Amino acid sequence: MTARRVRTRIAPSPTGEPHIGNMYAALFCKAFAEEHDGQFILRIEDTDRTRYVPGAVQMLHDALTWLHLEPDEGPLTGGPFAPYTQSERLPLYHQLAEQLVTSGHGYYCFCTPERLAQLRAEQEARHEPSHYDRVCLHLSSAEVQERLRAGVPHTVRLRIPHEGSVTFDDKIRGTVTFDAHTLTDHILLKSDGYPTSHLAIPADDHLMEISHVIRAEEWLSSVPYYVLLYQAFGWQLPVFAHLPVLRNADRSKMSKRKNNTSVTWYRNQGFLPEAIVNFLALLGWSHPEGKEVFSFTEFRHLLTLERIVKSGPIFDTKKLEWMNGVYIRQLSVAELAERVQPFLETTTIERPYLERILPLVQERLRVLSEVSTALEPFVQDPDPTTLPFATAVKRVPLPELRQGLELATAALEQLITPDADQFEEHIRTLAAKLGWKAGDLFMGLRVAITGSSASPPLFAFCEAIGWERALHRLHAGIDALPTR
RNA sequence: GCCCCCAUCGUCUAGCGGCCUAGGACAUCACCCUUUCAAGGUGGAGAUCGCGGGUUCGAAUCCCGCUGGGGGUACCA
Repeated sequence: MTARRVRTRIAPSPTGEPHIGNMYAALFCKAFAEEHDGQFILRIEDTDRTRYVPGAVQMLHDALTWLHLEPDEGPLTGGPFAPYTQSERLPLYHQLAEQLVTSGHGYYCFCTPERLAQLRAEQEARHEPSHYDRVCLHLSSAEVQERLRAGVPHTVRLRIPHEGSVTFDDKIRGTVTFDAHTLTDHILLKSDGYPTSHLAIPADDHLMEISHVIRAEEWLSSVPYYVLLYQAFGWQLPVFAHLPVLRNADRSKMSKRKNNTSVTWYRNQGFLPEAIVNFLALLGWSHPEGKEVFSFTEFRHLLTLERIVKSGPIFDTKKLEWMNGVYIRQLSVAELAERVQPFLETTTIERPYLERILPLVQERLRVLSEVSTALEPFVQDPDPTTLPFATAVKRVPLPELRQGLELATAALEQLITPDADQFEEHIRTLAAKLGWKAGDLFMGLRVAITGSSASPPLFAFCEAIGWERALHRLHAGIDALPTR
């Protein structure tokens, strides 16, 4: 076997939203290719015309780009092996299929879908494995020619050897063996002239000189068919590495019914691409030193296929959220301001002001979409009628709280220039004088000024919105409190 | 049914025959810090390494069986 330059690929179907599982495979493919000075290819498997969704290719490409996993070659990127869309490669598959028929590794089949469905039903009823019964294999060449001439709809099937077994090596799973008699004569070319994946995938992997097929384990059982095909054509087999499949909480394969599988959803929620990539890298793979937070570049340097685990991990959103928080906190204020922009469309906040208040909420954000809610108190005066005084300050009766806040307000107004340190001193002595816990007075002020019992540090908040405005809110809050 | 893959705390995982009375991270609980929330710090609880047999002086680590889970089984990918 000759050493080849490293070329990896993902081959998704354009059937809808870009799936997180595809991105997972893309991450390993991209990292592996890039680390070995190879190429990462995006190829579109659109041979099932019934499931095609317009715009899906663009979304796929956008998702990859957003995650910084852009392909080196692909339908929207171009490349020396174009076209990268299977529906544009039909003549290639026809030629290959014919070649197979000629060499005896394939044959024409004229069975109708109805007959095949019935056959399958019968076999299932008898608890037999579902196998094509090969009636068309035994057609004489005269009969075949006759039907071909008559234009009878037909497919091309792969002829599986009766005896022996198919063995191949998987970099993650080791040696895998299938007995030939458990395999069936799969259709390679459909009657609509499109290939099935059983033909298109190995054909394109070969033609595009893919060296490492790194993809999800759900594909493992179709590998023996590829091996047979590679042998029939005399092609050199790529290296296989089957990644574990991502799972739902109930351990079934991750699906959109039970999980958010669309990359777009995560993007709209305000997950950072770096966080998603880091999180994904931790599913099935672990840093040799046990690190949890690391960059794509570091991942790529350290990645070896042997270190990937075999069992399918559950996609744990809780950990993703934590990871996202870590990355948000690492951002500079300017960067954060930039990233937060798409989530602030309804509120207009001047950039300088935004950069002043952002540090106060930064460590409280888990996802970017929380930013508008988090920033609201900085922009919008609270509604005095709904202030949660009663639940936030349980130890002090409301009329007394009102008096306390009035005294605090007076103290604040007495300051020539409002100053956080001085004000805090006043608040503490005032609390002591009243016989309150300082926290209760602070909480009363907080509720009046921020409208909530949870907020960034009170005085930093006041400085951000301006003392005058804080005073204004204080007065409004006090007015909402009962006098007796 | 048949084929293939898999099996360590709730979750992600470390572990590749003795260093394991099984380590880390998320989540969870407590405490500390503290004007609240968050962040951070410390500590706790949490895994008879799915079960049963072997092999070995010695097994989470190797072998076999069972059980459980997942995937595949299409003129889907």
